[in-house]
Amino acid sequence: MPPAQHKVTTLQELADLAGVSRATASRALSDSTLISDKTKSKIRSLAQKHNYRINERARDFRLQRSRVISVVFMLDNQSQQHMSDPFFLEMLGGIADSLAQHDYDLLLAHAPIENVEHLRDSRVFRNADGVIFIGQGEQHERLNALAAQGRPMVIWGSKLPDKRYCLVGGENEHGGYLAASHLLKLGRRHLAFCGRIDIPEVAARYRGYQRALAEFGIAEHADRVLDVPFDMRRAQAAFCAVLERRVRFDAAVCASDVMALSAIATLSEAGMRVPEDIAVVGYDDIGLAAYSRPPLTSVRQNIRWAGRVLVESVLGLINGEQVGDTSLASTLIVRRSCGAPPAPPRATAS
Amino acid sequence: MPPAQHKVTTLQELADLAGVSRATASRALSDSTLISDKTKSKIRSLAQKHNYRINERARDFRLQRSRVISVVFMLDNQSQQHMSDPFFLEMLGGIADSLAQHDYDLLLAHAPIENVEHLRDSRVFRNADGVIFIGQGEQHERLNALAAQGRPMVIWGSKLPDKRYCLVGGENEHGGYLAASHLLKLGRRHLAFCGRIDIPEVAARYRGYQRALAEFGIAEHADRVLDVPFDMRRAQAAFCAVLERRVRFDAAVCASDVMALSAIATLSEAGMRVPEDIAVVGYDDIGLAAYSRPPLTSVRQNIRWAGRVLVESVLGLINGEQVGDTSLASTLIVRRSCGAPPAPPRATAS
DNA sequence: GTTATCCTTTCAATCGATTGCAAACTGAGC
DNA sequence: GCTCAGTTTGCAATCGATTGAAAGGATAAC
Repeated sequence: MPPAQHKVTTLQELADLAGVSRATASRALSDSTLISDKTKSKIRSLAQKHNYRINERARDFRLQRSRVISVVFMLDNQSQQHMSDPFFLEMLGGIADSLAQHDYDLLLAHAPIENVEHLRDSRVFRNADGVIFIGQGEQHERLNALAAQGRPMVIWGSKLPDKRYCLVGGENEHGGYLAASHLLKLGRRHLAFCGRIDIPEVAARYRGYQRALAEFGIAEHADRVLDVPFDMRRAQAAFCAVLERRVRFDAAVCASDVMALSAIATLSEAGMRVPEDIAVVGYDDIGLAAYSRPPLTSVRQNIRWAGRVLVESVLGLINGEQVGDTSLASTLIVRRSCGAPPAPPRATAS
Repeated sequence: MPPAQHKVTTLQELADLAGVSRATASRALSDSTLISDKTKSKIRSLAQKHNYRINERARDFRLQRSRVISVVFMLDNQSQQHMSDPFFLEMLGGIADSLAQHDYDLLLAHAPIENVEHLRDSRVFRNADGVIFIGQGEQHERLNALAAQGRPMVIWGSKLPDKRYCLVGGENEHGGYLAASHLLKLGRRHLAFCGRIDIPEVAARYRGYQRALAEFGIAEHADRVLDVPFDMRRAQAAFCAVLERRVRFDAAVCASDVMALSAIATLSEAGMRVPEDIAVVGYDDIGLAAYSRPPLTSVRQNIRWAGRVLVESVLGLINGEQVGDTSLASTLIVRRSCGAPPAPPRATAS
């Protein structure tokens, strides 16, 4: 007998081949106790021989599930370029790995920030067993409404007072505090903050920043708060504007590394020295942070781990478990952009 | 009558409500000519009123399609970090947008570079109407085998002699030529190339690089070719090694911006000045390239457009059309990292 | 009134699996 | 040989749609 003749594609064909019913074949493959070992092994070996693979879509349809998780990225309605931050790629990688481990597929979607609600009846929700949102945007209420529908969903973001959805996030307040207090400890006294405060995560970082200032007994200056979304070009424009208005500052805390790198470039271009004249701290510790000139000091969140937690949370919800919120640690990675001493000599060739 | 009572979820329920059969309801919604206008509008308005939405999974199952396209990223088996390049995020964004426009969903997968073939029976293929591969890796033969199966698939990469799959790619040879000849025109004579030549795209860039050298009558030096995958850390290590071996060079062409940025950082760290001592050119023109110090000269490919072409190609294949290969233009973006004059004054605040 | 014709609508099979329940088989005990 | 319990297998409904073929109904011509 040839090793694999006419390809067996359906359970019925396999059953016919084995001389049993479709039901028996199905049970044999799913290792049901109802089936005798003899029949089981016969069907199994036949399946193997004819290279039969179950049609997962049919099964999932029957079982009313999809083994798909949607991942929704919020787009900023102005820049439309939100996703260009390497942070997202790392997050996505973490989520993808973790989903693969659990044998789930990843459906990628991005929603305009102003209108999450229309997702409710969209494929993003209907074709997936659960949904992960990256970022709350300015959608807090709408996300609450979506969650009220009872579909399993988890959100990466920051805790808000009347939140009714499952949340995973970094220690944003603490991170903001770390960044600011580090600069203060180094003797800086005129700090600026760069980020869009409307975004809950950024707001939390800003609160930490304020707390640090307060601890050092330093008053805030409203004109040192730069309201900028996660966007290189607009960060650049904002720093240009601040320089032009001759606002005095000697340090900047940025809500993302991409903004911080843009800031460093802009400040250098304008003749400032970093960190001598102005020290800069970023957020996320993206891979490139270590390779900027000067190397960027940044608040690190373990993004890949975050992806894993997001996945486990949404799978927990799917399985009907009680799933609480999770907060992931943030640590400050000190590099030269804030005036720290140069790094130790680097590894040489292998 | 209340505006929306008990939720209507299936076609049968809608049909019952309208007093017609399921078949009629189905045809009414799909605007079949078999159905009278009267019935059609009755059913339509009923559907509207009760907020009925078709179950797309059931329909797709019946129609033996999925309206899903899988996007497969090749992982480097050593670094496992291939995806951390912002290039991929931009590509992904372009593909996602384009798929959304065509009402297709995007399934994200990444395959270990050494084993594409096991995808054949995996959900990546079976749950999708088509597949887009980003990069050929070192899988040329296996990709040929996969394509022979007849499933619609398109690959982003570089043309290889006995290729039997549909390909979309940049003008890699030309790009490499642009980068190298620009440096040569500026008077550099000791060029280095950094990238993994095993990867077809990089190989093509290298050929362009060689052609430029030849045109200028300059001999190649084997020890100025750095065999490095798309990875910051290993690019760093490679440049450290070259410096240590005191290889003489005054310019470097890198196969990606991420490598170029890493190179600039490493060279500066070692006391070299960029571009005075060593000029650097990257590839891809990622967003951060313009914001590095010095701003990075790079070969730009229109990645978002590439995403669109990939999508149109695979959808063409799905529809049974003849789809040819596509090549997208590459242009050199000159910035200071190669010794070009400083950029014109930047835009100030809005 | 009958028949042919055309326009609508319904019937029922189908996609490829899972599963409750009924039926058949097996072997033991009497 | 018969009954009963326990084990194994099969029948048929089901998930929610689509669609070819058959049936039903209206209209017009004779």
